[in-house]
Amino acid sequence: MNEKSRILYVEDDETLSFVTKDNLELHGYKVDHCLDGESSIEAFFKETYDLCILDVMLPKMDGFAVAEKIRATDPNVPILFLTAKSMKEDRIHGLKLGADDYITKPFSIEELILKIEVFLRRKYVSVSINDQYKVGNYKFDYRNLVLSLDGEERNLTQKEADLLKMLLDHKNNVVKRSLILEKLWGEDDYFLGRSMDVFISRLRKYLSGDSKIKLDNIHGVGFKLVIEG
Amino acid sequence: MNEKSRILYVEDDETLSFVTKDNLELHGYKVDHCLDGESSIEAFFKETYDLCILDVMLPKMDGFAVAEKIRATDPNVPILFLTAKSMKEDRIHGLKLGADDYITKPFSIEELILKIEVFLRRKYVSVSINDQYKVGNYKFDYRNLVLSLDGEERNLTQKEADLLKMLLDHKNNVVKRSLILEKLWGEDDYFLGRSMDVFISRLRKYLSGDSKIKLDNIHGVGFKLVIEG
DNA sequence: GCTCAAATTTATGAATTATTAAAGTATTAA
DNA sequence: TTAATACTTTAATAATTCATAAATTTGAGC
Repeated sequence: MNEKSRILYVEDDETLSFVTKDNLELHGYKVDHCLDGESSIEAFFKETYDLCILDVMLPKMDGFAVAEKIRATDPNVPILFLTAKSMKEDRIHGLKLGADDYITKPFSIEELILKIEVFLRRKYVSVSINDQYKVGNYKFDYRNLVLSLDGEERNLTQKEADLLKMLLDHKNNVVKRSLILEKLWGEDDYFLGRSMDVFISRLRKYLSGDSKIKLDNIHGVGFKLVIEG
Repeated sequence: MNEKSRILYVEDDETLSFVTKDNLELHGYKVDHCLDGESSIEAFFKETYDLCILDVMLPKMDGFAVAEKIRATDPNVPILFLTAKSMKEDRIHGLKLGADDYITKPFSIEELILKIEVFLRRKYVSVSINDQYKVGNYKFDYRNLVLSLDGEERNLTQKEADLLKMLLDHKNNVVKRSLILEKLWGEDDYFLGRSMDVFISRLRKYLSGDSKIKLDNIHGVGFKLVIEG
Protein backbone atom coordinates (compact mmCIF):
# COMPACT_ATOMS: atom_id res chain seq x y z
CA MET A 1 0.00 0.00 0.00
CA ASN A 2 1.14 3.54 -0.75
CA GLU A 3 1.93 5.97 1.98
CA LYS A 4 -0.78 8.24 3.15
CA SER A 5 -1.45 11.22 0.96
CA ARG A 6 -0.93 14.51 2.72
CA ILE A 7 -3.61 17.15 2.41
CA LEU A 8 -3.50 20.78 3.43
CA TYR A 9 -6.97 21.91 4.42
CA VAL A 10 -7.69 25.58 5.08
CA GLU A 11 -11.07 26.47 6.52
CA ASP A 12 -12.18 28.87 9.24
CA ASP A 13 -15.46 27.24 10.19
CA GLU A 14 -14.41 25.14 13.13
CA THR A 15 -17.40 22.85 13.24
CA LEU A 16 -17.31 22.04 9.56
CA SER A 17 -13.58 21.62 9.47
CA PHE A 18 -13.60 19.29 12.44
CA VAL A 19 -16.06 16.96 10.78
CA THR A 20 -14.37 17.15 7.42
CA LYS A 21 -10.87 16.55 8.75
CA ASP A 22 -12.12 13.62 10.72
CA ASN A 23 -13.78 12.10 7.71
CA LEU A 24 -10.76 12.57 5.49
CA GLU A 25 -8.53 10.93 8.05
CA LEU A 26 -10.94 8.04 8.26
CA HIS A 27 -10.38 7.61 4.56
CA GLY A 28 -6.68 7.31 5.07
CA TYR A 29 -5.39 10.76 4.35
CA LYS A 30 -3.02 12.69 6.52
CA VAL A 31 -4.67 16.07 6.99
CA ASP A 32 -3.18 19.32 8.27
CA HIS A 33 -5.79 21.89 9.03
CA CYS A 34 -5.27 25.65 9.17
CA LEU A 35 -7.75 28.25 10.30
CA ASP A 36 -6.58 31.16 8.22
CA GLY A 37 -4.69 32.06 5.10
CA GLU A 38 -1.46 33.22 6.62
CA SER A 39 -0.82 30.17 8.73
CA SER A 40 -1.63 27.97 5.78
CA ILE A 41 1.12 29.57 3.74
CA GLU A 42 3.52 28.94 6.57
CA ALA A 43 2.45 25.33 6.74
CA PHE A 44 2.79 24.94 3.01
CA PHE A 45 6.36 26.15 3.10
CA LYS A 46 7.28 23.80 5.89
CA GLU A 47 5.70 20.64 4.60
CA THR A 48 5.10 18.92 1.31
CA TYR A 49 1.52 18.27 0.36
CA ASP A 50 -0.11 16.15 -2.29
CA LEU A 51 -3.20 18.30 -2.47
CA CYS A 52 -4.67 21.52 -1.06
CA ILE A 53 -8.25 22.30 -0.14
CA LEU A 54 -8.89 26.00 0.33
CA ASP A 55 -11.97 27.79 1.49
CA VAL A 56 -12.41 31.01 -0.45
CA MET A 57 -13.63 33.07 2.49
CA LEU A 58 -10.84 33.21 5.02
CA PRO A 59 -9.71 35.70 7.62
CA LYS A 60 -6.57 37.74 7.01
CA MET A 61 -5.89 36.45 3.51
CA ASP A 62 -8.49 34.93 1.27
CA GLY A 63 -8.30 31.61 -0.52
CA PHE A 64 -7.37 33.17 -3.83
CA ALA A 65 -4.36 34.88 -2.39
CA VAL A 66 -3.30 31.65 -0.78
CA ALA A 67 -3.68 29.84 -4.09
CA GLU A 68 -1.51 32.39 -5.83
CA LYS A 69 1.24 31.99 -3.29
CA ILE A 70 1.06 28.23 -3.54
CA ARG A 71 1.04 28.26 -7.32
CA ALA A 72 4.05 30.51 -7.36
CA THR A 73 5.95 27.92 -5.35
CA ASP A 74 4.52 24.76 -6.80
CA PRO A 75 2.90 24.74 -10.21
CA ASN A 76 1.81 21.15 -9.88
CA VAL A 77 0.09 20.53 -6.57
CA PRO A 78 -3.66 20.16 -7.14
CA ILE A 79 -5.80 22.83 -5.52
CA LEU A 80 -9.49 22.46 -4.74
CA PHE A 81 -11.58 25.46 -3.73
CA LEU A 82 -14.55 25.46 -1.44
CA THR A 83 -16.97 28.15 -2.59
CA ALA A 84 -20.37 29.29 -1.46
CA LYS A 85 -23.20 27.97 -3.52
CA SER A 86 -23.82 29.76 -6.76
CA MET A 87 -20.95 32.19 -6.51
CA LYS A 88 -20.13 31.72 -10.13
CA GLU A 89 -17.68 34.55 -10.20
CA ASP A 90 -15.68 32.93 -7.45
CA ARG A 91 -15.49 29.64 -9.25
CA ILE A 92 -14.27 31.19 -12.44
CA HIS A 93 -11.78 33.34 -10.63
CA GLY A 94 -10.40 30.31 -8.87
CA LEU A 95 -9.96 28.31 -12.01
CA LYS A 96 -8.19 31.21 -13.66
CA LEU A 97 -5.72 31.35 -10.81
CA GLY A 98 -4.75 27.79 -11.42
CA ALA A 99 -7.09 25.94 -9.15
CA ASP A 100 -8.01 22.52 -10.39
CA ASP A 101 -11.54 22.27 -9.18
CA TYR A 102 -14.01 23.72 -6.75
CA ILE A 103 -16.69 22.26 -4.59
CA THR A 104 -19.74 24.26 -3.65
CA LYS A 105 -20.81 24.34 -0.07
CA PRO A 106 -22.56 22.51 1.32
CA PHE A 107 -20.85 19.46 -0.09
CA SER A 108 -21.12 15.79 0.65
CA ILE A 109 -18.05 14.09 2.02
CA GLU A 110 -18.41 11.35 -0.54
CA GLU A 111 -18.18 13.81 -3.36
CA LEU A 112 -15.23 15.59 -1.83
CA ILE A 113 -13.38 12.34 -1.49
CA LEU A 114 -14.11 11.35 -5.05
CA LYS A 115 -12.78 14.65 -6.28
CA ILE A 116 -9.68 14.23 -4.20
CA GLU A 117 -9.19 10.79 -5.66
CA VAL A 118 -9.40 12.16 -9.18
CA PHE A 119 -6.37 14.29 -8.56
CA LEU A 120 -4.42 11.85 -6.46
CA ARG A 121 -4.77 8.85 -8.69
CA ARG A 122 -2.84 10.59 -11.36
CA LYS A 123 0.58 11.90 -11.56
CA TYR A 124 0.21 15.21 -12.76
CA VAL A 125 2.73 17.39 -14.42
CA SER A 126 2.10 20.86 -15.69
CA VAL A 127 2.83 21.98 -19.20
CA SER A 128 3.17 19.17 -21.61
CA ILE A 129 5.60 20.66 -24.06
CA ASN A 130 4.10 19.09 -27.12
CA ASP A 131 4.09 15.37 -26.61
CA GLN A 132 7.41 14.63 -25.01
CA TYR A 133 7.71 11.30 -23.31
CA LYS A 134 10.53 9.97 -21.24
CA VAL A 135 11.23 6.31 -21.95
CA GLY A 136 14.00 5.15 -19.68
CA ASN A 137 17.02 6.99 -20.98
CA TYR A 138 15.30 7.74 -24.25
CA LYS A 139 13.30 10.77 -25.15
CA PHE A 140 10.34 10.33 -27.42
CA ASP A 141 8.75 13.23 -29.21
CA TYR A 142 5.47 11.93 -30.53
CA ARG A 143 4.48 14.97 -32.53
CA ASN A 144 7.77 15.09 -34.35
CA LEU A 145 8.25 11.33 -34.53
CA VAL A 146 11.69 11.44 -33.01
CA LEU A 147 13.19 8.92 -30.63
CA SER A 148 16.53 9.93 -29.16
CA LEU A 149 19.13 8.52 -26.83
CA ASP A 150 21.64 11.07 -25.57
CA GLY A 151 21.56 13.21 -28.66
CA GLU A 152 21.44 10.32 -31.08
CA GLU A 153 18.20 10.86 -32.98
CA ARG A 154 16.15 8.39 -34.92
CA ASN A 155 13.12 9.24 -36.98
CA LEU A 156 10.15 6.96 -36.53
CA THR A 157 7.37 6.36 -38.97
CA GLN A 158 3.89 7.42 -38.00
CA LYS A 159 2.86 3.88 -37.24
CA GLU A 160 5.93 3.13 -35.18
CA ALA A 161 5.27 6.29 -33.19
CA ASP A 162 1.60 5.50 -32.74
CA LEU A 163 2.42 2.07 -31.43
CA LEU A 164 5.08 3.34 -29.07
CA LYS A 165 2.75 6.01 -27.78
CA MET A 166 0.01 3.51 -27.17
CA LEU A 167 2.31 1.22 -25.24
CA LEU A 168 3.61 4.20 -23.34
CA ASP A 169 0.15 5.41 -22.42
CA HIS A 170 -0.31 2.04 -20.78
CA LYS A 171 3.17 1.87 -19.35
CA ASN A 172 3.66 -1.20 -17.15
CA ASN A 173 0.24 -2.45 -18.11
CA VAL A 174 -0.77 -5.08 -20.59
CA VAL A 175 -2.24 -3.78 -23.82
CA LYS A 176 -4.35 -6.34 -25.60
CA ARG A 177 -3.40 -7.29 -29.14
CA SER A 178 -6.96 -6.75 -30.23
CA LEU A 179 -6.98 -3.25 -28.84
CA ILE A 180 -3.81 -2.26 -30.63
CA LEU A 181 -5.02 -3.74 -33.87
CA GLU A 182 -8.39 -2.06 -33.69
CA LYS A 183 -6.96 1.28 -32.78
CA LEU A 184 -3.97 1.38 -35.08
CA TRP A 185 -4.89 -0.97 -37.90
CA GLY A 186 -8.64 -0.49 -37.87
CA GLU A 187 -9.50 -4.14 -37.46
CA ASP A 188 -8.34 -7.24 -35.71
CA ASP A 189 -7.38 -10.01 -38.06
CA TYR A 190 -4.68 -12.61 -38.22
CA PHE A 191 -2.48 -11.11 -40.91
CA LEU A 192 -2.55 -7.62 -39.46
CA GLY A 193 -1.41 -9.32 -36.30
CA ARG A 194 1.68 -10.63 -38.12
CA SER A 195 2.30 -7.14 -39.32
CA MET A 196 2.08 -5.75 -35.84
CA ASP A 197 4.60 -8.32 -34.66
CA VAL A 198 7.05 -6.89 -37.13
CA PHE A 199 6.56 -3.46 -35.64
CA ILE A 200 6.97 -4.76 -32.12
CA SER A 201 10.15 -6.40 -33.17
CA ARG A 202 11.43 -3.18 -34.63
CA LEU A 203 10.57 -1.18 -31.52
CA ARG A 204 12.50 -3.69 -29.44
CA LYS A 205 15.51 -3.07 -31.57
CA TYR A 206 15.14 0.69 -31.35
CA LEU A 207 14.82 0.54 -27.57
CA SER A 208 17.61 -1.92 -26.99
CA GLY A 209 19.96 0.86 -25.95
CA ASP A 210 18.54 0.90 -22.43
CA SER A 211 18.45 -2.40 -20.60
CA LYS A 212 15.87 -1.11 -18.16
CA ILE A 213 13.30 -1.10 -20.93
CA LYS A 214 11.54 -4.32 -21.76
CA LEU A 215 8.79 -4.92 -24.27
CA ASP A 216 7.30 -8.13 -23.01
CA ASN A 217 4.84 -10.35 -24.75
CA ILE A 218 2.03 -11.83 -22.70
CA HIS A 219 1.24 -14.97 -24.57
CA GLY A 220 -2.17 -14.89 -26.14
CA VAL A 221 -3.01 -11.56 -24.60
CA GLY A 222 -0.84 -8.70 -25.71
CA PHE A 223 2.23 -6.66 -24.89
CA LYS A 224 3.55 -4.78 -21.92
CA LEU A 225 6.15 -2.06 -21.96
CA VAL A 226 8.01 -2.31 -18.69
CA ILE A 227 10.38 0.38 -17.53
CA GLU A 228 12.28 -0.28 -14.33
CA GLY A 229 13.08 2.41 -11.81
CA MET B 1 2.32 27.60 -30.52
CA ASN B 2 1.11 24.09 -29.88
CA GLU B 3 -1.19 22.38 -32.26
CA LYS B 4 -4.88 22.58 -31.62
CA SER B 5 -6.15 20.33 -28.89
CA ARG B 6 -8.59 17.75 -30.13
CA ILE B 7 -11.84 17.32 -28.25
CA LEU B 8 -14.47 14.63 -28.62
CA TYR B 9 -17.86 16.05 -27.72
CA VAL B 10 -20.85 13.76 -27.40
CA GLU B 11 -24.26 15.40 -26.99
CA ASP B 12 -27.63 14.69 -28.53
CA ASP B 13 -29.22 18.09 -28.13
CA GLU B 14 -28.56 19.61 -31.53
CA THR B 15 -29.16 23.20 -30.63
CA LEU B 16 -26.97 23.16 -27.56
CA SER B 17 -24.23 21.19 -29.23
CA PHE B 18 -24.13 23.52 -32.20
CA VAL B 19 -23.59 26.54 -30.01
CA THR B 20 -21.10 24.79 -27.78
CA LYS B 21 -19.04 23.34 -30.60
CA ASP B 22 -18.93 26.72 -32.25
CA ASN B 23 -17.74 28.37 -29.09
CA LEU B 24 -15.10 25.79 -28.43
CA GLU B 25 -13.78 26.12 -31.94
CA LEU B 26 -13.66 29.86 -31.50
CA HIS B 27 -11.38 29.22 -28.57
CA GLY B 28 -9.02 27.29 -30.72
CA TYR B 29 -10.00 23.69 -30.14
CA LYS B 30 -10.57 21.13 -32.82
CA VAL B 31 -13.93 19.61 -31.93
CA ASP B 32 -15.52 16.44 -33.24
CA HIS B 33 -19.14 16.17 -32.29
CA CYS B 34 -21.15 12.95 -32.08
CA LEU B 35 -24.86 12.65 -31.55
CA ASP B 36 -24.96 9.29 -29.83
CA GLY B 37 -22.88 6.93 -27.81
CA GLU B 38 -22.16 4.33 -30.42
CA SER B 39 -20.82 6.66 -33.04
CA SER B 40 -18.65 8.33 -30.42
CA ILE B 41 -16.94 5.06 -29.65
CA GLU B 42 -16.24 4.61 -33.32
CA ALA B 43 -14.80 8.08 -33.54
CA PHE B 44 -12.65 7.47 -30.49
CA PHE B 45 -11.15 4.39 -32.05
CA LYS B 46 -10.33 6.22 -35.24
CA GLU B 47 -8.83 9.37 -33.82
CA THR B 48 -6.72 10.45 -30.93
CA TYR B 49 -8.25 12.98 -28.60
CA ASP B 50 -6.84 15.15 -25.87
CA LEU B 51 -10.09 15.34 -23.95
CA CYS B 52 -13.65 13.97 -24.04
CA ILE B 53 -16.88 15.71 -23.09
CA LEU B 54 -19.77 13.33 -22.62
CA ASP B 55 -23.39 14.04 -21.99
CA VAL B 56 -24.77 11.46 -19.57
CA MET B 57 -28.13 11.12 -21.28
CA LEU B 58 -27.52 9.79 -24.75
CA PRO B 59 -29.45 7.62 -27.18
CA LYS B 60 -28.35 4.02 -27.74
CA MET B 61 -25.57 3.99 -25.18
CA ASP B 62 -25.36 6.36 -22.25
CA GLY B 63 -22.41 8.48 -21.30
CA PHE B 64 -21.30 6.13 -18.55
CA ALA B 65 -21.05 3.21 -20.91
CA VAL B 66 -19.09 5.35 -23.33
CA ALA B 67 -16.75 6.39 -20.55
CA GLU B 68 -16.10 2.80 -19.60
CA LYS B 69 -15.21 1.91 -23.16
CA ILE B 70 -12.92 4.88 -23.46
CA ARG B 71 -11.24 4.16 -20.14
CA ALA B 72 -10.61 0.61 -21.20
CA THR B 73 -8.78 1.87 -24.23
CA ASP B 74 -7.06 4.88 -22.81
CA PRO B 75 -6.52 5.20 -19.10
CA ASN B 76 -5.21 8.71 -19.40
CA VAL B 77 -7.46 10.86 -21.53
CA PRO B 78 -9.43 13.32 -19.37
CA ILE B 79 -13.19 12.85 -19.39
CA LEU B 80 -15.72 15.52 -18.46
CA PHE B 81 -19.36 14.67 -17.94
CA LEU B 82 -22.33 16.89 -18.60
CA THR B 83 -25.04 16.09 -16.07
CA ALA B 84 -28.43 17.49 -15.34
CA LYS B 85 -28.46 19.90 -12.47
CA SER B 86 -28.60 18.32 -9.07
CA MET B 87 -28.29 14.74 -10.21
CA LYS B 88 -25.85 13.99 -7.47
CA GLU B 89 -25.96 10.26 -8.06
CA ASP B 90 -24.91 10.76 -11.64
CA ARG B 91 -21.98 12.89 -10.64
CA ILE B 92 -20.71 10.39 -8.16
CA HIS B 93 -21.21 7.49 -10.52
CA GLY B 94 -19.25 9.31 -13.19
CA LEU B 95 -16.33 10.06 -10.95
CA LYS B 96 -16.18 6.47 -9.83
CA LEU B 97 -15.94 5.31 -13.42
CA GLY B 98 -12.85 7.35 -13.88
CA ALA B 99 -14.29 10.59 -15.13
CA ASP B 100 -12.25 13.61 -14.16
CA ASP B 101 -14.95 16.16 -13.66
CA TYR B 102 -18.52 17.01 -14.45
CA ILE B 103 -20.33 20.14 -15.39
CA THR B 104 -23.96 20.63 -14.50
CA LYS B 105 -26.34 21.81 -17.14
CA PRO B 106 -26.98 24.54 -17.86
CA PHE B 107 -23.38 25.63 -17.89
CA SER B 108 -21.65 28.76 -18.98
CA ILE B 109 -19.23 28.45 -21.84
CA GLU B 110 -16.65 30.34 -19.89
CA GLU B 111 -16.74 27.81 -17.12
CA LEU B 112 -16.59 24.90 -19.50
CA ILE B 113 -13.54 26.33 -21.15
CA LEU B 114 -11.82 26.92 -17.86
CA LYS B 115 -12.42 23.36 -16.85
CA ILE B 116 -11.08 22.15 -20.15
CA GLU B 117 -7.99 24.24 -19.63
CA VAL B 118 -7.42 22.69 -16.23
CA PHE B 119 -7.05 19.31 -17.82
CA LEU B 120 -5.23 20.34 -20.94
CA ARG B 121 -2.56 22.40 -19.31
CA ARG B 122 -1.26 19.38 -17.57
CA LYS B 123 -0.08 16.06 -18.63
CA TYR B 124 -2.00 13.42 -16.81
CA VAL B 125 -0.52 10.08 -16.18
CA SER B 126 -2.66 7.65 -14.33
CA VAL B 127 -0.93 5.93 -11.49
CA SER B 128 -2.65 2.78 -12.65
CA ILE B 129 -6.14 1.99 -11.58
CA ASN B 130 -5.92 -1.73 -11.54
CA ASP B 131 -8.11 -4.27 -9.92
CA GLN B 132 -5.63 -5.55 -7.41
CA TYR B 133 -6.60 -8.44 -5.21
CA LYS B 134 -4.88 -9.13 -1.95
CA VAL B 135 -4.12 -12.81 -1.43
CA GLY B 136 -2.44 -13.20 1.92
CA ASN B 137 0.90 -11.54 1.45
CA TYR B 138 0.58 -11.74 -2.29
CA LYS B 139 -0.82 -9.15 -4.62
CA PHE B 140 -2.72 -10.30 -7.64
CA ASP B 141 -3.31 -7.99 -10.55
CA TYR B 142 -5.88 -9.75 -12.65
CA ARG B 143 -5.89 -7.32 -15.53
CA ASN B 144 -2.15 -7.55 -15.95
CA LEU B 145 -1.87 -11.21 -15.02
CA VAL B 146 0.74 -10.51 -12.40
CA LEU B 147 1.10 -12.26 -9.07
CA SER B 148 3.65 -10.71 -6.78
CA LEU B 149 5.13 -11.36 -3.36
CA ASP B 150 7.01 -8.39 -1.97
CA GLY B 151 8.18 -7.09 -5.29
CA GLU B 152 8.90 -10.47 -6.79
CA GLU B 153 6.67 -10.62 -9.83
CA ARG B 154 5.43 -13.63 -11.72
CA ASN B 155 3.45 -13.47 -14.89
CA LEU B 156 0.48 -15.80 -15.03
CA THR B 157 -1.16 -17.15 -18.12
CA GLN B 158 -4.69 -16.09 -18.84
CA LYS B 159 -6.08 -19.41 -17.68
CA GLU B 160 -4.07 -19.45 -14.49
CA ALA B 161 -5.28 -15.95 -13.75
CA ASP B 162 -8.89 -16.83 -14.53
CA LEU B 163 -8.77 -19.79 -12.21
CA LEU B 164 -7.15 -17.83 -9.40
CA LYS B 165 -9.69 -15.07 -9.80
CA MET B 166 -12.54 -17.55 -9.66
CA LEU B 167 -11.23 -19.14 -6.48
CA LEU B 168 -10.66 -15.71 -5.04
CA ASP B 169 -14.17 -14.57 -5.84
CA HIS B 170 -15.34 -17.48 -3.71
CA LYS B 171 -12.67 -17.02 -1.06
CA ASN B 172 -13.13 -19.40 1.87
CA ASN B 173 -15.95 -21.14 0.07
CA VAL B 174 -16.00 -24.35 -1.87
CA VAL B 175 -16.11 -24.01 -5.63
CA LYS B 176 -17.44 -27.08 -7.35
CA ARG B 177 -15.25 -28.80 -9.89
CA SER B 178 -18.11 -28.83 -12.34
CA LEU B 179 -18.60 -25.09 -11.94
CA ILE B 180 -14.97 -24.32 -12.65
CA LEU B 181 -14.89 -26.63 -15.63
CA GLU B 182 -18.01 -25.23 -17.18
CA LYS B 183 -17.02 -21.67 -16.62
CA LEU B 184 -13.37 -21.85 -17.60
CA TRP B 185 -13.19 -24.87 -19.88
CA GLY B 186 -16.65 -24.65 -21.37
CA GLU B 187 -17.66 -28.18 -20.49
CA ASP B 188 -17.32 -30.69 -17.72
CA ASP B 189 -15.60 -33.86 -18.79
CA TYR B 190 -13.14 -36.22 -17.24
CA PHE B 191 -10.03 -35.26 -19.16
CA LEU B 192 -10.54 -31.55 -18.75
CA GLY B 193 -10.79 -32.34 -15.07
CA ARG B 194 -7.29 -33.84 -15.14
CA SER B 195 -6.17 -30.70 -16.89
CA MET B 196 -7.64 -28.52 -14.22
CA ASP B 197 -5.80 -30.52 -11.59
CA VAL B 198 -2.58 -29.51 -13.23
CA PHE B 199 -3.55 -25.89 -12.92
CA ILE B 200 -4.55 -26.27 -9.29
CA SER B 201 -1.24 -27.88 -8.67
CA ARG B 202 0.58 -25.04 -10.30
CA LEU B 203 -1.31 -22.42 -8.35
CA ARG B 204 -0.40 -24.19 -5.11
CA LYS B 205 3.22 -23.93 -6.07
CA TYR B 206 2.91 -20.26 -6.95
CA LEU B 207 1.19 -19.49 -3.66
CA SER B 208 3.48 -21.55 -1.47
CA GLY B 209 5.32 -18.43 -0.33
CA ASP B 210 2.66 -17.66 2.25
CA SER B 211 1.75 -20.40 4.70
CA LYS B 212 -1.53 -18.72 5.57
CA ILE B 213 -2.82 -19.55 2.11
CA LYS B 214 -4.21 -23.00 1.54
CA LEU B 215 -5.81 -24.38 -1.57
CA ASP B 216 -7.77 -27.27 -0.16
CA ASN B 217 -9.43 -30.05 -2.03
CA ILE B 218 -12.85 -31.17 -0.92
CA HIS B 219 -12.90 -34.76 -2.01
CA GLY B 220 -15.35 -35.40 -4.78
CA VAL B 221 -16.68 -31.86 -4.66
CA GLY B 222 -14.21 -29.17 -5.52
CA PHE B 223 -11.67 -26.71 -4.15
CA LYS B 224 -11.55 -24.07 -1.50
CA LEU B 225 -9.04 -21.25 -1.26
CA VAL B 226 -8.57 -20.57 2.42
CA ILE B 227 -6.75 -17.51 3.68
CA GLU B 228 -6.25 -17.20 7.41
CA GLY B 229 -6.39 -13.95 9.28
C1' DG C 1 -6.53 -53.61 1.77
C1' DC C 2 -9.04 -51.91 -2.11
C1' DT C 3 -10.75 -48.48 -5.13
C1' DC C 4 -10.99 -44.27 -7.04
C1' DA C 5 -10.02 -39.19 -6.67
C1' DA C 6 -6.46 -36.09 -6.63
C1' DA C 7 -1.54 -34.62 -7.00
C1' DT C 8 2.58 -34.19 -9.35
C1' DT C 9 5.90 -34.49 -12.91
C1' DT C 10 7.12 -35.03 -17.53
C1' DA C 11 6.10 -35.19 -22.50
C1' DT C 12 3.98 -33.69 -26.66
C1' DG C 13 1.90 -31.13 -30.17
C1' DA C 14 -0.60 -27.13 -31.53
C1' DA C 15 -0.61 -22.40 -31.48
C1' DT C 16 1.58 -18.13 -30.84
C1' DT C 17 5.29 -15.12 -31.39
C1' DA C 18 10.05 -13.52 -33.21
C1' DT C 19 13.04 -12.27 -36.64
C1' DT C 20 14.82 -11.53 -41.06
C1' DA C 21 14.17 -11.11 -45.79
C1' DA C 22 11.45 -10.30 -49.80
C1' DA C 23 7.66 -8.36 -52.05
C1' DG C 24 4.30 -5.00 -52.61
C1' DT C 25 2.57 0.02 -52.37
C1' DA C 26 2.70 4.57 -52.19
C1' DT C 27 5.02 8.93 -52.48
C1' DT C 28 8.37 12.05 -54.14
C1' DA C 29 11.90 13.46 -57.11
C1' DA C 30 14.05 13.59 -61.55
C1' DT D 1 6.91 8.74 -67.03
C1' DT D 2 10.30 6.64 -64.79
C1' DA D 3 13.43 6.14 -61.07
C1' DA D 4 14.32 6.49 -56.41
C1' DT D 5 12.86 6.32 -51.85
C1' DA D 6 10.31 5.32 -47.76
C1' DC D 7 7.23 2.47 -45.63
C1' DT D 8 4.10 -1.51 -44.82
C1' DT D 9 2.77 -6.05 -45.55
C1' DT D 10 3.56 -10.77 -46.70
C1' DA D 11 6.33 -14.74 -46.49
C1' DA D 12 9.43 -18.05 -44.70
C1' DT D 13 11.57 -20.03 -40.90
C1' DA D 14 12.95 -20.44 -36.22
C1' DA D 15 11.92 -20.20 -31.46
C1' DT D 16 8.90 -20.22 -27.63
C1' DT D 17 4.89 -20.90 -24.86
C1' DC D 18 1.25 -23.32 -23.06
C1' DA D 19 -2.72 -26.44 -22.46
C1' DT D 20 -3.50 -30.97 -22.50
C1' DA D 21 -2.20 -35.72 -22.30
C1' DA D 22 0.13 -39.35 -20.29
C1' DA D 23 2.40 -41.68 -16.74
C1' DT D 24 3.12 -42.21 -12.02
C1' DT D 25 2.54 -41.46 -7.13
C1' DT D 26 -0.05 -40.19 -3.20
C1' DG D 27 -3.87 -40.15 -0.38
C1' DA D 28 -8.93 -40.33 0.91
C1' DG D 29 -12.72 -43.02 2.21
C1' DC D 30 -14.79 -47.21 2.87
